[in-house]
Amino acid sequence: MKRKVTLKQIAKELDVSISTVSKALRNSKEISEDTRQKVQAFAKLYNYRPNNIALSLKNRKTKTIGIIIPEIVHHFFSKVIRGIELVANKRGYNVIVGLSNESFSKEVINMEMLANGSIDGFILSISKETLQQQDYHHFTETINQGMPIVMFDRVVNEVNCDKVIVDDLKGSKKAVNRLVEKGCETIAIITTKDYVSVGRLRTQGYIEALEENNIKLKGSLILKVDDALVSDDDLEFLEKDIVTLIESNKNIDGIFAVNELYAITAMKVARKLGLRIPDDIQVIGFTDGVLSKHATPSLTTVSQHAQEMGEKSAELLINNLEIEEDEDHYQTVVIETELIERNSTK
Amino acid sequence: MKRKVTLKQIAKELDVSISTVSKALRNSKEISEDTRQKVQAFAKLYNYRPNNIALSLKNRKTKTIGIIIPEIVHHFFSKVIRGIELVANKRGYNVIVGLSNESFSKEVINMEMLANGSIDGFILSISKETLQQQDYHHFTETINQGMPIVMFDRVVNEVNCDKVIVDDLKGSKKAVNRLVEKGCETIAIITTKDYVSVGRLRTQGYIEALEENNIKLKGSLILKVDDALVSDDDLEFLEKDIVTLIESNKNIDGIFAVNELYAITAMKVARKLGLRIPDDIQVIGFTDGVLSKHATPSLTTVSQHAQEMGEKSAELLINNLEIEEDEDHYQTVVIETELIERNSTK
DNA sequence: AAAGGCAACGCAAACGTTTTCGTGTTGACA
DNA sequence: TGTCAACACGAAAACGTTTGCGTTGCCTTT
Repeated sequence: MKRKVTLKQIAKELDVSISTVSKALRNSKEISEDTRQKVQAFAKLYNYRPNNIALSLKNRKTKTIGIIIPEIVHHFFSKVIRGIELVANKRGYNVIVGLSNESFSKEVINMEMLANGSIDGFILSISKETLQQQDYHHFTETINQGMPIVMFDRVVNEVNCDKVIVDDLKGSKKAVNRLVEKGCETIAIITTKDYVSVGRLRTQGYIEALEENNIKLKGSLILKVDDALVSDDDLEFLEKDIVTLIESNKNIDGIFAVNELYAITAMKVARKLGLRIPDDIQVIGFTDGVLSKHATPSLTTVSQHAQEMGEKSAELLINNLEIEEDEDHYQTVVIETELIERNSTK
Repeated sequence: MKRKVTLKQIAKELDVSISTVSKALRNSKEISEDTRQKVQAFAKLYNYRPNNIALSLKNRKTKTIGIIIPEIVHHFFSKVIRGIELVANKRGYNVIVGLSNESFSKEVINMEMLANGSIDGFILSISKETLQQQDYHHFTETINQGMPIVMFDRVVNEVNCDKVIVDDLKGSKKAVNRLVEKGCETIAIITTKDYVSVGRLRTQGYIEALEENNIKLKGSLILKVDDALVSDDDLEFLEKDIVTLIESNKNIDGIFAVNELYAITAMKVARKLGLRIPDDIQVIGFTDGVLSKHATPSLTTVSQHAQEMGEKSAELLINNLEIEEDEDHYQTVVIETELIERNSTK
C-alpha cells in the first residue's frame, strides 16, 4: 500500500526544498529547466496530486457546494440535483448533499455541519416544517456570515438571496385553461395546505383561471389535502377525500392536481367509481415525474423543468462565488413551465 | 456582515494565546476556571465553531463519504443514498455525491477529484461503461492508496473490497417460482445484456427456477434488451421487442422483467395486444420503484430494499474507517429480497 | 532559605499547500 | 578586480486547528 505522496516527500527524495517542488510543478520560471523536469517526472511517477483539504484551507474556499433538500427519493429533487451536479462539475465544483427530511431541526443541523468551512455556498429548498414555523434565522445568519445561499422552488420572501422558482401561478393557469378549452365545465383542484408556498400559488392560479373564464368558484371543488397524513405508502386518506370530492360533485369533468401523486390517485379513484379518463373526467397534474409518463392513461402534466432549475441555481451560486462585485444585488429567476399533453386529456 | 470567528481572533481579543483558547474550549484542566469561563462565554457570544477544513487537515480525516453512482434520477439509487445519508449523519459523517452518468471517464474523473483528501472513503456502484470495458484500475489504485471502497449492487469480483449486493439469483428464482405456483406454464423473461452483472444473475435465476420446476427452457422466451437503445424517454425499441416476443410466443402466460420499466412496458404492450393482466398474462418485476406501486394494475415486484443496502454500505465503510485492525478482511453482505405481491399476479 | 511541586499558561510543531521575500552563486562588464 | 544583475533556490509565513512540552510564578515543605 503506497500512501499518497506529498510535496514534502518529493522534496526529501529529490533533495530540494518544498517550495522548489511546488514551483516546479506549477511551472514557475523561477526554477531551472533541469530541476523542473526532474520534479515533474518524479511527481508523475508517484502520481502526485495536491491535497484538496490543504488547498481549501489555504485558499479559504472549498470548491464545494452544499445542497440541502427535504427529500431525495423524489423525482423533482433528484432531477434538480442532477442539474446542479452538471454545471457544478463543469465549473470544477463538487456537491455535498444533506437531507432535511422535511424537518426544521435536521435542516438547521445539516446547515451548521456544512457551514463551518466545508462548503462555499448553499443551494437549498426549504423543509415543510420550517415553512410552517416560519423560523428562518439559520438562513439569514448563514448569509450574514458571508456564505451565499440560492433557494429553489420552495422559497420565502423573508430571506434576501438569489432564488430560482417555477412560475407556479402561470403554470396552473395554463393547466386549468387547457381543461376549459377541452370542454371542462366543473373543474376541481386537489392541492395542499397553504403553508406550502407552491401549493398556495397553484391554488391561486386555479382560482384566477376560473375567474378569467367566468366560471364560478365553488368551495366544495377545492380539496386541500393534509399532506402530513399522506405518505407514499399511505394513500388511504387521500383516496377517501377524493371519493368524497367526486361523489359530492357528480358533475366534475376536470381535475387539476398540484402534484403527480394526487393526479394519479385521482385517476385511480375515478376509475374505481366507474368514470372513464379522459372521456368522463380529464386530469392534469403538476410535476416532472416518471409516474405521469408511464401511467395508464399517461398523464397530461405541467412540467417544471427541474433539471434546468438545478442548473440555473448552480450558475447563480457559482457566479456569486466567483465574481466579487455583487453587493448583495439578488435576483429571482423564474423558470417557465411547459404543458405536456398526454392521454389524460382529450 | 460578521465573518466567522477563529481561535486567533478570540485569543487576540482576550489577550491570551491561541492554545489557551483551544484548551479552554475543550475543557482542558490545564486552564483555570476563570479563563475557561471567560473564553467560553466569549466564544458563545461570537458563535465560534471550529473550522472543519482545518480539523480535516490536522486529523487527516474529513468525516465525509464519497458516493459515486451512475445516475441519481432513479428510485433505486436515490433510496440507497437516503440510506447512506441516514447512517452517515447519525455517525457524524457527511456525504458528497458524484455522478458517473454511466460513463467510465466521468467515473474516473469524479473519483480522482474526491480521492485527493476530500473524503475518507467511497461507496459506489459501477457504471455500465466500466463494466463493459472491464477496466478497474481506478478502484484498485484507490484502495492501494489506503482509501477504502464499498461497492453496492453492481459489483465486480476483480476488485477486492467490501460489497453489498442483492441476492439477484435467489430473488428472481422467487419471482419465477411464484409465477409457476400461480399457474404459469410459459414464462418469458425481459432482461439486459449480460455485461450488467445483475442482469446476468437475474437471467440465471430465471433459468435455474425453470429447471427446478422441470419447465423446458426456450431461447425465444428470453428477451435481452440492448439498454443502450432504451432510455426513459425512448421506449420504442423496447416496445417493439416486446410485441415481437409476445406475438411469436402466443402462449406466454407469465413475464418476469428484471426491472420496473421493462415490466410496466410489458404490461402496457400486453394490454395493447388485447391481453388482460393478470388473467391472461401475469407479470412480476424486479426493483423498488414508485411505478410498481402506482401502476394499474399495480405490479408484483421483487423488492431490493435499497435503503437497507445504503445503510449497510455506510456501516461497512464507517466501521472500516474507524476500526483500524481490519487487515483487508473484506466481506460481502447479501441483502435478502422480498416478493411484494400486488395485482399483476393472480 | 533552598528545594520541590503544582497551577496556569505560552511556544512550537504538525497537517499540506502556495507565495513572498530573501540569499547565495554565477557571469558579464567596466 | 570590483560591481551588479540574473538566475536558481530556500526559508518562512499563512490558512485554523490540536497538543506535547517548556516556562513561569507562587506556595509548600523541611
